[in-house]
Formats: sequence, C-alpha cells, structure tokens
Amino acid sequence: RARVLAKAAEMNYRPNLNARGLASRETHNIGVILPMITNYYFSTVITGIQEVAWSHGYNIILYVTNDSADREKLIATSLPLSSVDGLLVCTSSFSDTASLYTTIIEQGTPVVFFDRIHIEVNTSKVLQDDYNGALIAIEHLIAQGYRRIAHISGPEGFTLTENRKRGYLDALRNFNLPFDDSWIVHSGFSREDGEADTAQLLKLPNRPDAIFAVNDRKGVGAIQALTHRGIQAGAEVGVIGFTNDPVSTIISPTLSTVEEPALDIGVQSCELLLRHVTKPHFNSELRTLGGKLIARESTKRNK
Amino acid sequence: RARVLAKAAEMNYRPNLNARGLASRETHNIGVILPMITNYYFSTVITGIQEVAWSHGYNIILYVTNDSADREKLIATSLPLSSVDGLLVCTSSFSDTASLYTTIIEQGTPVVFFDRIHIEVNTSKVLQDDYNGALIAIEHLIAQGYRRIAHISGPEGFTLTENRKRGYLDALRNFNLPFDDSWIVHSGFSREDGEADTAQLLKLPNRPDAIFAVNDRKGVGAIQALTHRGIQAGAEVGVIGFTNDPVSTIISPTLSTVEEPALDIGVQSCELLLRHVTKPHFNSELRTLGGKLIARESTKRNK
DNA sequence: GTGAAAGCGCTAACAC
DNA sequence: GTGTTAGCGCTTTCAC
Repeated sequence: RARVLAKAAEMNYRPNLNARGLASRETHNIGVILPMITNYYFSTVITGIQEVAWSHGYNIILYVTNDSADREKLIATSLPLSSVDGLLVCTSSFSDTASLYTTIIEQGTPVVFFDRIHIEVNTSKVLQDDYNGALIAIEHLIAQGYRRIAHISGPEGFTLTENRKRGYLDALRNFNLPFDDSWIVHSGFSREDGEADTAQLLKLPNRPDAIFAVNDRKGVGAIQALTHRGIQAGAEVGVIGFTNDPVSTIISPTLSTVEEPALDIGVQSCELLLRHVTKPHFNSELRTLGGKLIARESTKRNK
Repeated sequence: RARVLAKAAEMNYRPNLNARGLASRETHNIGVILPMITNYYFSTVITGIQEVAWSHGYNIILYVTNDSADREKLIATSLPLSSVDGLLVCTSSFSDTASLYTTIIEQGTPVVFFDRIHIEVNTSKVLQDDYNGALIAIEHLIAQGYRRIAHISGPEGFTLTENRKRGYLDALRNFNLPFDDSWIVHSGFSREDGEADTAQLLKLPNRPDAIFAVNDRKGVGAIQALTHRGIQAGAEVGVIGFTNDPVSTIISPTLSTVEEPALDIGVQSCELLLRHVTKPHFNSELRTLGGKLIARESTKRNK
C-alpha cells in the first residue's frame, strides 16, 4: 500500500476533482459574487478571501455583477450549486435578491454576506463598523474646529449608507451642532458623484464648512470640486472620507479618512463561510470590524 | 420529450457540473493566474476576462501569486488540471516556470499568456505594444522640449520591461539625444520604487530633465519625489508614465501617460484561450494591442 | 486496517 | 430524432 502511494506521488498523480466532487458531493470551490473588482476595497477583500481559501485547499470562482441587480439575479439563479460549496456575496446596489439567497441557503449551500448585506437573510455577515467609523470621523472634524458639517452619502436604503448616516447624525446631535436637511446629499459611490454632490453643497446659501464623504473616492471628488473653485480643502472646507484607499495619500491635500479593514473583511468572511461549509449546523455570526481614524491634510484648518 | 423539458425547467433543474465534467472531460472553468489584483491594470484585465468567460458560460477561478515565483510554482503544479479547461497566466516577477507551463500544455491544457509572458513557451500571447508605447512617450517628451531623458524601469529581464526600455533607447538614438548609463534605473513596479529611483536620479551630477516611468505607479512616485524636493514636475522635470491608471488624473500635476488597453487585453486573452479550448489544434497567435498617448500636466514645460 | 462492489449524474456511442 | 447502455474516476459502504 505504501508503495502504491509512493508510486502515485512519483507519477505525479492528481485526483480528478470532478469525480471526487461527484462522489462526495463537495467541490472545494467557493463562489464570490460582488459588484466590481476595480477598486481598492473590493480587490483587497478578494485578496483576503483568496488567501484563506487557498490555505484551506479551496478555489475561488469569481462572479462580478457590475453592480447590476439583474446580473446578480442571473448569476445567483443560473449558478449551478453543484459547482460551489458556498457563496460569499456583496449585494449590488438596488437588488431585491434577499429571497433568492434564502432559497439557496435552504437548499443547502451556505452563504456569507460582507459589506453590502441583506439584513433580513438569516446567515453570517461581516461588516466594518460603519456607525462608529462615522462617529469618530465627525468627532475629528469637530475637534479640528469645523462646525457646519455636511454629508455626501451613497444610495439611500443601504445598510452601509444608513449606518454611516446614522453615525453622522448622532455625532451632530451629541455635540449640539446645527443641522440642515440640505446638508445630506445622496447619490452613487463614484468620484464623479462626490464632485457633483460637493458642487451642489457649495451652492447652498447656508454653506457647510466641512464634508464627510461616505467613501474616499467621493472624498477625492469633493477635494477636486473645491480645488477647481479655488477653495482650499482643509484650511477653508474640511473633508474626510472612509476606506483609506491609497489614493487618499496621493491627492493634494491628502485626504483624512477612517480606515476600513478590507483585507480582514475578506479573511473573516471566508473563514466564516468555510465553517458553515464544514460544520453542518454552525450558528450564524455577525461580525463588525473596527477601523481607526487617519488624520491627514484635508482636515487641517491651519497649516 | 418537450413535456419533460418543460417540467425540468419548471422544477428548476440544474445539471450537476461535476457529473457533466466527469463524463465529458470538460469543466467550463478557466483558471487565471496572476501576481495580484489590487491595482488598476490587473483588476481591469480580470474584468475583461470575466466578461467574455461569463458570456460563453465559463467560470473563472482566480489564483493570485503575490508576485512570488514559489507560490506560482506551487499553484501551477498542484493545480488539478481536471478542474480547469484552460489557463490564463501572467507570470510573476522572477519566475522560471516556463517548462512547467510547457508540460501543462503538452498534457492537453491550453495556456494563454498576457502582459508578463514566457516568450519561449509556444502558445498564444497577448501584449500591449510596449515598444511603440515607449517610443511615442519619448517622442512626446522630446516634442515638449525635454532633452536629457531618464528611464525608471522595472525588474531586468522581463519582456515588458525590456521592450519599453528598447523603445526608450531607440527613440533617444533616432533623435540623437544624449544618453548616460546611469539614467536607467531598474527596480520593482511600485510607487515606492518610483520614489526611490527618482531620488537616485536627482543625485546625479548629470541630472536628467525628464523621466519616463515604466508604469503610472512609478510615475506617481516620481512626481512625489520631485514635489517633496521643491522641484516642479512638468515645468522643471517632465514625467510620463504608462498604463493610464485613474490615479494619473488625481495626482497634481496630473500625469501624462501612454494608455494600456487593459480591458481589451483581458477580453482578447480570454477569447484566444476559449478558441484553444474548443478547437483542438488552434494555431498560436501573438497579439499586440496599441495604446495612445495621453498628454497631461506633468509634461508641460510652460504653464 | 484492506478489498470488493455500488453508485454519484451525467455524456457518448450505438442501436432503433 | 429517441431509447438504451456503458462508463467517466472517484467515495462510500460493507464484508473480511
């Protein structure tokens, strides 16, 4: 027997995964569904996922939805569940796919959500601490002396968006700061959205003196909108983002931000999923990962 | 028969891919091996790959090597070839994996290389036009009035690196421009490398008045190195990159560059691979995709 | 522990 | 076209 094994190794034998999967009903593949991969946050999350998947002998199969709910539905329904042991998903912007995932889970394929989640689906989820992140962002702005603080947000109705907005509002309330409904602008997540939102804020009669952006790309857009109008980001209007995208150190002035533990989000999501896959009735967990404030030039009033 | 089919659809029947793969010896999976995914170029290439794979009913399985040759070897040798129908690969920096891929191809799994290739492996490859890209970059610098042009390059020995260097050298020769061996600096591909290489160039007695960076990240590093020393990028020292990473519009001054058709590289690589997969003896092709010059502020001498 | 046999859910080959 | 059969390369079960 030992000699057979030795010979097999010598002949560079590789088991046929299809046969193994067919017989044992497991594939050692995990599917990852997310809106896109061309930004720092998502590509870093995938790197984390890939790292733990690889170390446990799992492959990752990538499905990108281009942030289209239709595409996501198509993927999730046509996905032959025999080809993955579990699913890691970050929902696209306006998707009503919750019941779809519930069905998938009921049929025996575990799903773990990260970042943009369906709160109503009973399964594990991993998130950054959006609420407290927003709270410390605003507290930092206040500590720096800004008082009329606006928020350029993401699409309404997202867990992520709503949590950051809630943190923003609570911080203003805690410090008894003025607030105006027109100081919250909802739009998309892109740099261009940040630029447009800021332009809108600057037209206001009651102009804010600081901007909390829902992410760094919008923060970068905000700085650019200010710069193009000859307004100094930092000295005149404070700007803070969320993510700690490397671009925040490249823009001038550099962008203050709240760091998101992107790699760790990937690592922990994948670990949780693997636990669901291997342990029959593993209890769902909700994990919230903290981030820390990174102060840079865009929130300095006096250079 | 029609009624059986109808009933099957109604019952939401999904074929078991393992069984299908076992019986037909094809998996409808393609493996993608690359150094990392956390930068604009690679994540965009993957997006392109994903797009055509999806539209042809193929899944993509992602393997990231972290630019480690050992990791790449481990992946390529342990990869059970029964789990992919073909392989798309971008070699890691100092990898001697050519013979490995030759073996894989001989054993019947097609491989297509993109970006960083093994030239000696007889299979299809898709590249941007590195040589001509470098040529037009240097011609642009010359047209802008720069004369002492340095090159901060990538690791020595890469096809990509060597082709861009060759374009650089030929352009200098064509225009009878001065050249100094110390004006070529080889190091890695990161922003930090660009900063360090530029620092080194600035110490030279015979200081260059323009820098051609092998990619935009190094170009950004070069601009930052200049800025930190109070030297104006553009007006005093010209800088041009390669890629057209979005970051080149965010840095100040904005970075001139030669666009790489990253999405198209992904699309065409995947199309070629699929052709190898489906047609038994499809002849290898070498495709070279052109890019165009994008002039921005970092190559303007007079504002 | 080891060996033999069944069968996972399909596709391919061959009849009709 | 349609129906039947063998078999892909493993894991699992059961006997020893």
